Amino acid sequence: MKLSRRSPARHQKTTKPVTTADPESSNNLHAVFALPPGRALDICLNIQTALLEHKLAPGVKLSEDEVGEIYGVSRTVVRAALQALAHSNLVTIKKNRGAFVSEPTIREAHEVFQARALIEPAVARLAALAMTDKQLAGLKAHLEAEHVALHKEDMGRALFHSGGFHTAIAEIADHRVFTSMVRSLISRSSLIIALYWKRADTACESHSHHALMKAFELRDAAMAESIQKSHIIDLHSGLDLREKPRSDTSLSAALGRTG
Amino acid sequence: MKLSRRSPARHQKTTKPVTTADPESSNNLHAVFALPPGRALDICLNIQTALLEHKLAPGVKLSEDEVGEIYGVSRTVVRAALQALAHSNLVTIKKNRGAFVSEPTIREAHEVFQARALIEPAVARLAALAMTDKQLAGLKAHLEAEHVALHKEDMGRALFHSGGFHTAIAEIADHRVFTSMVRSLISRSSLIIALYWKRADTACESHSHHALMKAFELRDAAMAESIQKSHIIDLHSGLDLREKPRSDTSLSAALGRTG
DNA sequence: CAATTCAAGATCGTATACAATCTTTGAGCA
DNA sequence: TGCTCAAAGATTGTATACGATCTTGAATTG
Repeated sequence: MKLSRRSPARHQKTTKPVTTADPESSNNLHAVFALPPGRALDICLNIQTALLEHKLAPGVKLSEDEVGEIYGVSRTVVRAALQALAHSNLVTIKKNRGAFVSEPTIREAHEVFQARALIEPAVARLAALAMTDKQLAGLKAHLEAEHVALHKEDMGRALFHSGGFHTAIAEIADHRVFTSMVRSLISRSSLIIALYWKRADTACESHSHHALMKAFELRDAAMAESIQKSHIIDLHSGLDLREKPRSDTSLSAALGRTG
Repeated sequence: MKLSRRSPARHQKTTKPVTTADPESSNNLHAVFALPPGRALDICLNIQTALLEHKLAPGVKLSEDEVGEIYGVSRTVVRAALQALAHSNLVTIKKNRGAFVSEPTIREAHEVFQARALIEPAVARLAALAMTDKQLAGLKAHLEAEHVALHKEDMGRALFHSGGFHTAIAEIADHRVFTSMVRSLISRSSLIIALYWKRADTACESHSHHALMKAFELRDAAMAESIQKSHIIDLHSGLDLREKPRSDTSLSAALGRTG
């Protein structure tokens, strides 16, 4: 399997590489990528979903040829998709080296959660003021989906729905600038969690989400803001962000001439 | 001058199209565009600078051939640059139509300044805590450059330096996530101001900036935060964001069959 | 045997060709 | 005259070719 240059299988979609999301959750991940609708956008969303579900680990190389073959498109399209993902900091492009799933640093992890702690409470406040009954039901659906995934021990999917819950709040706030920021931060959070999550208990099944729902039901903006702020800080504290030898470093240390 | 397909003047830089910024200000506009260093990034930065200086008006079409000819590169490179700009919301790409300098809506204008009112005060607080004497001097330089430009009635350049002042504060705060957000918001603000600025007095020569400097000199975080918040709100109020017939609409109305 | 060099292979960067789509314009017709 | 519609022109969308750069691994040399 070492063909010198894979032929991009002209116009023939080969295999759907990663699971496409459920209807109630795949509806609107878009709006972060400023691409005209088309194959490049599809690839972006597909890869983003894979990242949110932890099906693609930080550091994995995304070769243009390989991705192109998977989706049955040429490198031209793949490059557009990868560059869009790079703009959202989900992928890092190294000159003449290729694209890799980003590996957020500890510093970046802190910054992302500091940003979330500033923005998401404000967004929750807006959402509480704008919330309709239908939207409330939609939020509840996200939590239930998360619960079901957790019960099936499908952590990736649970995390995906947890992110969907946060994103949905931003959408309800109906503020596109904030929504775009929140979406971006949550995607990056998924990578951060993949690298640094330490807690034994699962991602977000904390009662914070349910407490937030309560605030939304009451249309209590101040309460929603306050709970969301605590929640984000709690998430931040659930990360193990101490400086320590990274896996590859420890590997070289472990294999050092001690034996 | 209607060649059916312009030849991209292989490897021959023709003309530098827009002024490249002054040394003290052009240093670091980057870090918003996730492109590997290269020609595409250069084009991005050049166009961004032109936008910040109001040398390129909202709505102007950025034809791939045209831009490619100007910079002496092929459409491949231009497309990467335009897509990067599109991701920052500075350019809007319409499928099969091309790229245009974005024309922010009134709603977008409100949202951008709401976001700035949330984020920049927090950033100012961080900056006040981290400020060194050298950085303080750097900030002062921005204000002086703005003042000089205003004296020469070069509004575009004044606005550029005003934005540079805000960006520099974010850099001093040394928070990459916030810095990237602020940079993006300020770029969009420049387009918004181009469309909606109403005040007779100039952009930011308000004493707000000098008051901010005072707070920074005192390392008074709370004061810096408070002043910055007022300043952003003041800028927001300097826009004319009432719904009204847009130029083209009023044109068709004016040319209607009224005799 | 270890370190170094260099060539072959793999991958990315960019230009170009062609296809798809949109816009414009002018002929045909009422 | 004014409208419809089609064909030509212009522009973007995508595939592919080729050069540039990096990685890898084997041969060479100390």
